[in-house]
Amino acid sequence: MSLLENVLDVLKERGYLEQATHEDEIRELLGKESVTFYIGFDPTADSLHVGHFLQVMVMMHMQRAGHRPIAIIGGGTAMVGDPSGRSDMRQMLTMEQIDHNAASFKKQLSRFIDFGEGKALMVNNADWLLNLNYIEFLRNVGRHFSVNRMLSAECFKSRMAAESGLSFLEFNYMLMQSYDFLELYRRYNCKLQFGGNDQWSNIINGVDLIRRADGGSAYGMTFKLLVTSEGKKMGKTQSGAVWLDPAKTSPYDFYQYWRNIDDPDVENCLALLTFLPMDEVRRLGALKDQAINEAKEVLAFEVTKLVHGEAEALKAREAAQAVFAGAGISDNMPTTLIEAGQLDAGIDAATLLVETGLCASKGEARRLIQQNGVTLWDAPIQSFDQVISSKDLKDGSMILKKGKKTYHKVQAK
RNA sequence: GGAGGGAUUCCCGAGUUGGCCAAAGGGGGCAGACUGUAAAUCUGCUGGCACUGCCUUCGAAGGUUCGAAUCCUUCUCCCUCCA
Repeated sequence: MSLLENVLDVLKERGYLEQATHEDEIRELLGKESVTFYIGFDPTADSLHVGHFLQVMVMMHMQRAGHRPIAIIGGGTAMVGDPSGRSDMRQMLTMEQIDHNAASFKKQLSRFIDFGEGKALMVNNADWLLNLNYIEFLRNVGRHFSVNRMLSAECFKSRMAAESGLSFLEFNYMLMQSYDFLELYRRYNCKLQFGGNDQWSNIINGVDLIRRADGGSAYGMTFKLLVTSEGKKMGKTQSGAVWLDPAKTSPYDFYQYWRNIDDPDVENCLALLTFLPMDEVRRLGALKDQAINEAKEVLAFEVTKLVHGEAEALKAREAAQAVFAGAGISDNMPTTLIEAGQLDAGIDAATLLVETGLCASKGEARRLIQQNGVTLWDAPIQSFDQVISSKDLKDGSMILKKGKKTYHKVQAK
């Protein structure tokens, strides 16, 4: 545990903090003992995404400061579905999906958090939620909740106003999550719950429940959601979320996502998503105009390194630099292998673009070519039926470029 | 359970006196110009294909018609009011 600095102040300085139930008490607590805290992850997809990663960063900071994280996989709560921050009801997941997703989460979290002897815990709230007895639960937990108060919570208010309404199922989510906190408090002396700011009402209700049911002291804090300077949710691309699973978002694409971040967001991302010292973060964030590209490269490299490891980060950086700096060929850039025979015979450009995944359809390829959006070795492809063959290979590869930023290598197989 | 209203292309949302509807407009996305692998701005594109044509799409299935997103029937789901 750092004697010089309280983790709370570290988290605050780096810009994670949004709200806290009792800031001073939490600081005191974190300063004097190793505190068990928890963050929940609802397994609604089969991979964590960068939004989750922000939470994971907090856990890592905490663990480094000597505290004990509990990662809750919301196998039970996912059965209900969190209405917070949602304009409509979540799609219901089957048990099998949830189990599958929970297993993936577990694997990914283990990369970031040390779950070795007593250093951290991972539990699935399905373990206690699924076996609850309805009447018993209502009598023990339900009686501590005032519907009047619940309805005034922001997360319900918006849904009450929306025409899609709020189902009774979702209305219970808050009780489930509050009960989780109580359960962890009892089992592991967990006194602190963290979450994204959209979790605020769920968290304070858990804190209240512990006080009412057991007379215990527990606290909660929420962290900023990853948003751009314009307030849009970050980590979303046209093709969906930016995933931590390399099979869903390749390390190269992951690197490029951060490399292309908006100028005003660079400093914030460096502080939140890397462990670089704040002096360095501020120096990089202060860079102007072209110079800020240096900061973006550092950001992309550091985040990729944390998520995919140094080897993958080096590869991604090498590929990006080769491609953007000198239009060179890199072993690590996105590549498609085409049958040698097919290449020898020649393929029309539109088909090749579809084969490489650069375009979703031939129509799209056709339009793109008409708009001068595709180049082969930096020469615009003239027409969609231009034949591309092994004659265009140089040293066994050719470089296609879609737009200004998407490079793709084609090789014969 | 009763009475009304609705379901449109990635999203929002026009269109419902039947043809001029692959379907307005906006958002998003992609591309071009300008740049710094940034933002902003301007321009073009934005269902598929064998692309001056054909095919599949307007909740689902049938029907009327030369012709239906538009009319009729049944079904599914959603919303509002009443209980």
